[in-house]
Amino acid sequence: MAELSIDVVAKAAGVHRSTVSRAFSRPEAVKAETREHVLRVAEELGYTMSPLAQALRRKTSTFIPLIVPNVTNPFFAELAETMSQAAGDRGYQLVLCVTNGDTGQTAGYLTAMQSLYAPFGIVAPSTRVDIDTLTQFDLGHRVVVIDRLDDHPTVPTVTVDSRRGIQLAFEHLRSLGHRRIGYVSGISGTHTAQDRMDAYRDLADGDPIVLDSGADTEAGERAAAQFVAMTDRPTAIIAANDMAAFGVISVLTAQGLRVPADVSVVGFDGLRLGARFNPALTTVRQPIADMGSIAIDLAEQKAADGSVGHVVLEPELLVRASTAGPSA
Amino acid sequence: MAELSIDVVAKAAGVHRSTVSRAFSRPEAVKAETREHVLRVAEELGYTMSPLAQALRRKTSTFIPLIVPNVTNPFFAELAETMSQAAGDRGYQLVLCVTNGDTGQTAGYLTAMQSLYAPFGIVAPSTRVDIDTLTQFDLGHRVVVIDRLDDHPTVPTVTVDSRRGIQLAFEHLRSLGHRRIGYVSGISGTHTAQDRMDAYRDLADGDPIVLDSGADTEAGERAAAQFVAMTDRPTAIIAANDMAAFGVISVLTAQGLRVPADVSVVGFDGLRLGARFNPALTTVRQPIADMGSIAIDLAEQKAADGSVGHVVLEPELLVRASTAGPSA
DNA sequence: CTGAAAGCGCTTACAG
DNA sequence: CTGAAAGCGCTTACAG
Repeated sequence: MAELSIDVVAKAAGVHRSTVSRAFSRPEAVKAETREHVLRVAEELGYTMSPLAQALRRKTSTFIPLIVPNVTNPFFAELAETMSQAAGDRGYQLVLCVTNGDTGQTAGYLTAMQSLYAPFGIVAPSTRVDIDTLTQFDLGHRVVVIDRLDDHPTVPTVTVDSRRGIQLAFEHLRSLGHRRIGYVSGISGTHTAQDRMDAYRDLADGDPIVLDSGADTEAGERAAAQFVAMTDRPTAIIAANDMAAFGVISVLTAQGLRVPADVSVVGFDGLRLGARFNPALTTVRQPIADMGSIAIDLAEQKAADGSVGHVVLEPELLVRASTAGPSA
Repeated sequence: MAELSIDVVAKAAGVHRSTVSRAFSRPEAVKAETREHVLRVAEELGYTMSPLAQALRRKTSTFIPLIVPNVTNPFFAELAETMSQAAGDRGYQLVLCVTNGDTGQTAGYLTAMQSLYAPFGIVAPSTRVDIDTLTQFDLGHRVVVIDRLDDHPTVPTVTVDSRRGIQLAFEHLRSLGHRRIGYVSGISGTHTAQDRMDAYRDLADGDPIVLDSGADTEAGERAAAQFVAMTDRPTAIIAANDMAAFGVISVLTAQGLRVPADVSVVGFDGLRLGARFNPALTTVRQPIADMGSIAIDLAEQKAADGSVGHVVLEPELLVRASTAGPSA
């Protein structure tokens, strides 16, 4: 079980250590026959290379940091989960870095992961990413961001088409007969959040009803309170994300309003949780799993040939039970 | 920014490499004056030791795997989040290992983390942990489990008192006037889940109404369907965990039943999400943050003196809006 | 195609 | 208390 090192295998196979190394790391560089023999011996011994030693020598490791503000927001949780999968499949280990939106923490993680020779990192921001902050760190130059970020020239990005998503929600509501449609932006101050808000404003042509533009967890709750206090209420609400939608519905209902009988609500994210909300949430689904693996692809691509990709994914409308035609 | 190694610092400070090493790793072993000088020089240079190199030499690293079935269940998400905090505070890096309940994956993570010289690991099981499986791996002997596990002689554990939690829920419901109280066990087949179920059965003295004892995500939904089909329905339901409670409420409501007017529902977990459910969920809170840091403490303790701790935490009742007196 | 050597950045007996 | 040496487990020019 123990003391299994490259030299042990080399001896057992009757070759030099460097040949064993090549058999594993650069198989083409060794004669097929030799390679197979070495690999077989290694296998029999139950030997695998030490990622630590490899990282130290190569100055590049397989640790990849996923930097997120938190992981209790199911959006980030789903992201973390699918990325952990995708990372594992590709031979990386996902190191979870939770920042609580604190830039200092982000900096700490960046330097820590740097000294771990992380080949690149993934950041899903909770606020507008300050590229200048990121790029103070070496690793900051090898990061892919899950947010729009305007086709940044050096930072690859993955996002879903926010504008399209809001449009989907809007059209769904219009087709149901809604004319006054409110909006609640919640939780984040990312570029993506901005895009969604802008898209809403454009669609609302001249008559936007923005219920709360706060950027924290409680936005949904506050928006609902505002809504209740209004005299000329909208008949439907689009929430910038599912968590905000949950909050809105929760307090709306507590105030005696019925969803969707009195107000329709559509979310944005497509969290699995939405399916078991009460009522099941109509929402714009983001392909979160795809975002995760694409993020890794982009990072590898940039490392390979320097190309900076910007992928924009298509959202999809999930019609469930929180929307209906306007009452009377 | 680059090429900063222990030798660079040694030269700059005019001492030998081993003195620099000691200044950082065994400060008592070096004269105060020397130490301060070395540390100051290092600081000025912006030097920190390479965790990778240290791990390789010491044969122990600061990577600690958190092995969970998933992270989209908010219970595990909250656990991961608080553990990531706790780990970071203590100089560890949390490596997220999502198993999807697959034993093969667990095994893979165990060996991978082993070769990373992980000093120990934390596992939060989704099913009864098979200790024999764990202990096939070296790392499996240095794991702490978040589940009851009967005061295992070699595996430290943290749990909350399940029996007490169910009792809290039960008493709350009784005090509200409920006499027929149903139960839905959901999601997991852990020892903890078993304890909760047993506790319920004991309290229900002779008249347990178990709605669904399935172990998957949909238990809540199925339980609700069963409930609706019953002729002599309970007036209240205890769910073995919050996710199941969400499911129950969601479909109960979709079927036209009102919570809590027609049925009271209490969950178990105390997820933050419950506060913004509709209605806000009455639930038994587990001190998840405490569980995370205690798990690390137990692991360190065992490493230090071999002692195997078993900590049982007290749950707490969180009364919110999903419970009320029985109707008429 | 394979081997011998140097070295990645540290730690830890062992002397002194 | 400090230094010199060996070595953790690898990789990678460099010869041959």
